[in-house]
Amino acid sequence: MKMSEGVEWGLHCCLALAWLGDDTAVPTATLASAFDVPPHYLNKFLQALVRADILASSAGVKGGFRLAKRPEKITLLDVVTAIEGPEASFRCTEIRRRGAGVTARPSEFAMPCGIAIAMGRADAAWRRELAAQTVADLVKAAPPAGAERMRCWYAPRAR
Amino acid sequence: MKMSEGVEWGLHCCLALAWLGDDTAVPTATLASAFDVPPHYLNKFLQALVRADILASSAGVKGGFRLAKRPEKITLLDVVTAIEGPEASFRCTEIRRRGAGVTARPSEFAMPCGIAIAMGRADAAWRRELAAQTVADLVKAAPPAGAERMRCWYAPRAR
DNA sequence: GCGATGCTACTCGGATAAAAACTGTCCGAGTGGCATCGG
DNA sequence: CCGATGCCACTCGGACAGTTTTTATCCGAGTAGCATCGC
Repeated sequence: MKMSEGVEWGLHCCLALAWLGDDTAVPTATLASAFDVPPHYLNKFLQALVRADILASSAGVKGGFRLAKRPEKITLLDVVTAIEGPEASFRCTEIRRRGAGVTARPSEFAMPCGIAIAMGRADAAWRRELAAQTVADLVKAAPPAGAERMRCWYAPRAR
Repeated sequence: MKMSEGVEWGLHCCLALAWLGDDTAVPTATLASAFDVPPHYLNKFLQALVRADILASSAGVKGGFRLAKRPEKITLLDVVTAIEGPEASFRCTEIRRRGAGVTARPSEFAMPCGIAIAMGRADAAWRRELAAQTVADLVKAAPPAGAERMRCWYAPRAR
């Protein structure tokens, strides 16, 4: 059960875009060099964030990505869901119904599988915690030096 | 981020063993036929549960698996950790330090990455919820008919 | 001088290969029960 | 009849392929800015 690296990349990109402000579009190559990750692969995840309406993309010579909404409106759950997909990590395949021990007794299986309920409870707690934090919270928690450095580094690259 | 099927299988096996009682050892083949899963593959996960001291195995002609401790002492987190491994799903690779924008400023990175903290908080909530439930709770939540059916099905196979 | 127009360089976007992890399968080492044999 | 002993079938345990998901890469469609040309 390993989460994709794209989640970490996507969150860092969102934080960087929040630092740089709403009016600057940053292309994939610039973000990739900022974190030293494969540009074309990073692009894949940025596309997923655009599809989820977290980022907005613009084409052309001064194009790139920017946040599609205010940082307070982007939860960590939004980013994770956009990249990892909406399904829960645990998926009940109803093995209790298969197998030799079952003799067609539908009433017993009217109520959902207790194991699935228990795992779903943990998954809900996980999502609740993720939904409680936004990109704006990341901005507040991070040291101001990071934002300053990112701006100073980006400035000469913007034209 | 998909969890292994082995978690579901392992939990159902623990529940079945709790139903059958402490004094009967159930071999892999029997458990596999109860859920219609590949026997040799299921064995792999049962071995992991033995290594984690959740199940106890006995060899020989009447051997098999049984619970290594009382159901109240086995949390869902124990089972998940035994099969999925102890690592968190999100792993911070510190990409903030790599990349062209960094100019060797160790003081800024003395404090841990805020994104890792946020994700770790969600992971902790998930584990807390899993640790709060035991196999004994599964037994109580499940309908009694299930236990009865399992016992009736297993009885003629025991010698 | 001013506006329209064509071009060019740059961007995103999705389709295409390599790698890793998960899934599934197999056979060997070891052990406990059971029948046999001896007393 | 009772106990010791050897055998054998059955078990777990770890090592070996197949398949799906993840990772990484590439090239094409489209667009915005800019220089050029005409008025």
